[in-house]
Amino acid sequence: MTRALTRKGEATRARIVAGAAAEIRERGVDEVRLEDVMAHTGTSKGQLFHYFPDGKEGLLLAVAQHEADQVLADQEPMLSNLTTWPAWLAWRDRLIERYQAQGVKCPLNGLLGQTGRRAPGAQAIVTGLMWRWQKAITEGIRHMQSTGDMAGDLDADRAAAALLAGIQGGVLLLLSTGKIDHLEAVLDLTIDSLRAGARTA
Amino acid sequence: MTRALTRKGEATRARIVAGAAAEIRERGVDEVRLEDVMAHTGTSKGQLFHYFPDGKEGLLLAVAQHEADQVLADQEPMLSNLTTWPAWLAWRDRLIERYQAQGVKCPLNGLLGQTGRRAPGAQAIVTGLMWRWQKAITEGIRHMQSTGDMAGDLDADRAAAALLAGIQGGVLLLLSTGKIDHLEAVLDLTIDSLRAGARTA
DNA sequence: TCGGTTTTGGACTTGCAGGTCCATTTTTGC
DNA sequence: GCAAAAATGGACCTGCAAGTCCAAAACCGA
Repeated sequence: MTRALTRKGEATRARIVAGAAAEIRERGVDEVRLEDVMAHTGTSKGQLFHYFPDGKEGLLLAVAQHEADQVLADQEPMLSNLTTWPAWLAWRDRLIERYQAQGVKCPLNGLLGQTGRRAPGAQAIVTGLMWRWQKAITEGIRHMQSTGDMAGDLDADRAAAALLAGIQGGVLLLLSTGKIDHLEAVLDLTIDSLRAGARTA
Repeated sequence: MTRALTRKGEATRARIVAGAAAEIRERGVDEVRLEDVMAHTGTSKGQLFHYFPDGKEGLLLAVAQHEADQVLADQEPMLSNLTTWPAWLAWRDRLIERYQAQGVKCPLNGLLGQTGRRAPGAQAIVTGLMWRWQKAITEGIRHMQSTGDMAGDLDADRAAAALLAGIQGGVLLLLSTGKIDHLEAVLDLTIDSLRAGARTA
């Protein structure tokens, strides 16, 4: 798979992925032509097909993976350490901050349905991202339960699923309306309700 | 605007929109060619451009509006009458049922970012849909507050925003994972938390 | 230094899908 | 019934963007 790639080649490949990702974030997936990527990264068509023999399809997949990883990385170190209430709030703030800055430029947008149904690969990347994301949240909830900061009778997985869904919807609404209000509301209210459960316990 | 459209013309136009919508639901926006629509609806290219002078762009917009209206219509009469707890639960059930049936075939998918940034019109349609949707939920909450079934100190608009975001995210996760669990979780937990507020009051 | 391999540049091909055009048929209003 | 307007069918055009190909340059390990 990763056969025969010199250091230089590796660098070029990375440059292509990063450049394509930037371009896509800026103008949307299906507005980006290979020529745009070439111009933006200072590469030739020969290079593109050299590093991505499957053409645009393969490049898009690589970009998607790159962006998916980035989404999670941007939430660290909070996401992996949801062990106290301040940590949860810091995570919340990071999310707001991140998406506020991103605005309507969603890197993974358009990967569902469209490319998603076309390429099972894209579907897998998104599913994988969601899976990892939810797992981290679930672990956070479990930890809080173990310290008695959240109600023990709460279904951690279900609560994490709901929170994840809320976040996704908040982002989606940010994309369509340009306002971050929904994301803020869903984060605050959901986290509050997790907190409320603890008082009972 | 709607100048010179005989009954027959009206019917043909409607047939095109409905057929295109079906095709798009089935195979995704950018997998559908005008030729597919022609085949599926038994129309010719001349007709397509006769009824949609702006070409594909215009047709897509019409389809989007059609689907957006459908989304809300499918939630009636529950959505406009969220006046009792049973009504809320019936609405919840209808949503699950509707999206369960729909599965991964999202009619409005791909309208964000991509076409969304390309056509301000598409953006407007989605925004409008969300706006109407949230308004209905807000009204339901307000009504429940007026009868004392929900806590009066609750910010109805904010709660509605959060619930709407949750639904959107749940649907998005249905699209990417194929499982309806997230939607169920977010609906149940969010509605429960609205209910919990009332006990305090 | 040298042979093989990777990297690079860019001209060229190709298929396709959106859009144009017009000739023909059907409908409408009077 | 008849002219004008709308509806229909389908051949044709056109541009673009993905993908192909190959020859030249840079690079690597002995």
